Amino acid sequence: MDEETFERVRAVVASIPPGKVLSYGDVAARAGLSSPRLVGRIMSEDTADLPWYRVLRSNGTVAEHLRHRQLELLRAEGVLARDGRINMRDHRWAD
DNA sequence: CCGCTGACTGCGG
DNA sequence: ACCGCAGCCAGCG
Repeated sequence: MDEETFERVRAVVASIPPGKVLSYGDVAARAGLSSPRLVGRIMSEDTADLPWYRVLRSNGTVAEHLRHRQLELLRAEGVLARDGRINMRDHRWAD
């Protein structure tokens, strides 16, 4: 995977406003990628300087190993989870 | 080349 | 609502 793709994904994530979220698929689409998995892979490499916690699964849940931290950071921005699940209809970022 | 793995997704039962 | 499954695609052994 090339450096350009990497940077495009990072740019999309960096642009998500506070209090809003995107799914991995959303990020992939906005970055011109076909696979959401690729987004997850890129995020796992380096999340420094990124609001990584604003990216979650399309069904409103988050990856198990990040769950606690991610929900806490989102809560701080007013994105509340009910039973460990975010309501995408309310918080998904649409321009 | 093959098979397995994962910060994923949508569909069908 | 809860599985399972196929499709996804780059990396690794």
